[in-house]
Amino acid sequence: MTGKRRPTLMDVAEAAGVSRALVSIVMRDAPGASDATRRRVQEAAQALGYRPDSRARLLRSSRTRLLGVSFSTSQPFHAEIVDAAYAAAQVRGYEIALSAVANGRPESRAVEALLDLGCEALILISPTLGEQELAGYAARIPVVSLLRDDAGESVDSVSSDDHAGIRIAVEHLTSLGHRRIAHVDGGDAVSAAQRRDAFRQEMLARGLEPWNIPGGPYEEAGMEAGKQLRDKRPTAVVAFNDRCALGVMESLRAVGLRVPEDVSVLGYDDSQFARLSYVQLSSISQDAPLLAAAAVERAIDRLEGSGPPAHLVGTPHLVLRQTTAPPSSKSQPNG
Amino acid sequence: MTGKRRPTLMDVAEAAGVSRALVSIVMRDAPGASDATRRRVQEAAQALGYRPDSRARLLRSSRTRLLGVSFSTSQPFHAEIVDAAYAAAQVRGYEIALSAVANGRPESRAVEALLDLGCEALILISPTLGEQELAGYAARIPVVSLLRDDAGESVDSVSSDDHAGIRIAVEHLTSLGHRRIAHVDGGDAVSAAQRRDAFRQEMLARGLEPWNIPGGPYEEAGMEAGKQLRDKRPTAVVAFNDRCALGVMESLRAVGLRVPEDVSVLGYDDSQFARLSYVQLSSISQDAPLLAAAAVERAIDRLEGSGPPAHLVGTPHLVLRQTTAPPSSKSQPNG
DNA sequence: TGGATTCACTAGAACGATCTAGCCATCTGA
DNA sequence: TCAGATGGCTAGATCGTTCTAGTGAATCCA
Repeated sequence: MTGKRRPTLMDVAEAAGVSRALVSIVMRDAPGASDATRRRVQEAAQALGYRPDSRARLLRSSRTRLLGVSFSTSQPFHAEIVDAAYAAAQVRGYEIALSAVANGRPESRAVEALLDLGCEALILISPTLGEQELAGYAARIPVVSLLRDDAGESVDSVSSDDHAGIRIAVEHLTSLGHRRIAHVDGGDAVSAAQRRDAFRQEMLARGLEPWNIPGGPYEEAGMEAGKQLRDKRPTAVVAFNDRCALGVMESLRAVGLRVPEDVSVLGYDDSQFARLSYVQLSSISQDAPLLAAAAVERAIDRLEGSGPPAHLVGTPHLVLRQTTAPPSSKSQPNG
Repeated sequence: MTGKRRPTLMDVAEAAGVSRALVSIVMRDAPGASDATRRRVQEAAQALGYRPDSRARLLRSSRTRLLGVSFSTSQPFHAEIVDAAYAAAQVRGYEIALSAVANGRPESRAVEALLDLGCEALILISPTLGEQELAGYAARIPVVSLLRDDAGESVDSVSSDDHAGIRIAVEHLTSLGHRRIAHVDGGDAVSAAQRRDAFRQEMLARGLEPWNIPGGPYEEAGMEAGKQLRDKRPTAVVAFNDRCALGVMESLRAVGLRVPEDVSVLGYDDSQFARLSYVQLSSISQDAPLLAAAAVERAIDRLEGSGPPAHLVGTPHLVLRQTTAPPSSKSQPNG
């Protein structure tokens, strides 16, 4: 069924009339072989259809050049990050081993699978593990926490500056002329408190009243919060994230309010939801791919021997689409 | 920084005062050790925090009990399947190695990474590789094509019965009383032709006129197609998939038509989009998790020596939500 | 010219597991 | 009592690589 077994270094060596070690040298592009032999070995390998066995390779070499990335199957968002991580790793000549956090497969399982594979460093996307456990892993190999900055001192972190994101949001809306701006917050979701506080500070700094409405990270919470906006109407809303913003918009639409003519709505994350052609939600982008690349860089830097854990913070930016506009004159009660 | 190196079999053996081989036996739960020693070895392993090195283990043993799964980072849908695959593999005592198809990382790369890891079988989600290439891999190890049934005779396939899905859709709508039903098709997307043909047949079989509108797999196509529904109005629409359905709905909504009061809309895939709380799209579910489990089963059965490649076909089912209802009397011109 | 250096290459020992063959008791049965 | 089975255990080979320590020849430099 399986045909004959896959060719090994030994087979190539025999075919090319050299030693195993030399074939290894050639395959790794390591110095120590003449151009002529190099060519001969390459040809033999090609002819036999030789592919190095990564298990054996990883086993033997102290350096595996393997980065472990854990992600959650329930966060479509994570897929984009994985994508970017592959690209970044490739540039530096590293490989990536994936392990998913799934139903009935807790994060600890995912991480341990990566360790068993011989990863040299771990990149955990929005890890939910306790600081203790993370520190435990970090004692063995470098660990980078991505999109979570309070994972403790023992691990590196790469995250996004929530305060700056909210500042950009408020700045954008005020520069359009909005003054009655509400924030539908994320309840007790990760980063929600930071964004809530930032909103408060940024509004006060501009002499505006910080108007916070309890919400949550999904559409339901946004819709619920949206109901409170019908009586005392703001001219603009900053939502905790895109899905929350969708809920808010749906709720406004239900009572005949138009976006952005009557109310501007700004999301957060620049997720696929914001990009939907019929949504076109203006949003604050954390630039996840950029952060992913930074996390990979950070992990590799740690491996190749730069100092203690560091905490990188990326700056978000505004992605302008169709849901924010200057306030209409009629919805502006007084100057 | 990295503390001391991880413990090996040898370390455990010394600690327990036995041979490496015996520790191996105990760790694998293989016969050949007394209960007393078994306990002693387990304790020593525990104390040292020993975890078997999967690289070494995989290298040596002919059986790796490793299934390779390739998925695409751009298909949020695939994540659900991965999730289900993990669960199914665990039940049969297999592990799963993931490899993503990402930007700048073609499917062939993903597959080869899995082969290098020593996977015993491959499960490819909606593979886009040519029949030739698939056959090439299939000559080496069992390959299961998931969600694609025309991958050739050399590979196993587990897919969903598109005709049955469309039959269920048409059945559902006609049983509600609809007779003027349109199908917004998927253009040249995978499975689009099958569903288009099935729609035609099912409508004809019921003495109804098969009304097909060219569409596509994303919102844009749905919106475009929706415009054609404004003049000659159907009472119900079967969309190629959920995203297409969302576009159709958006387009209807733009001209003041309500769903489902004026027009019923039925999606396909039962994706996360259909489940959004403010969408509540009725949809045909392919039951991806079930299919994933079937694919895992199939791969393992092949490995453990059942005959030639087989082609399994799952039956989809209806997930009823809020976008389908009986036609309103006024939108029903004549009996 | 002759010692040092460089270059192309090789033999053999790792890496950390599993597997095969075999050893030494103890048990069985005639 | 002794050949044969059985159960518990071990030594050593092995998987396919990479790494270390060399070897022999050519080259360099004074």
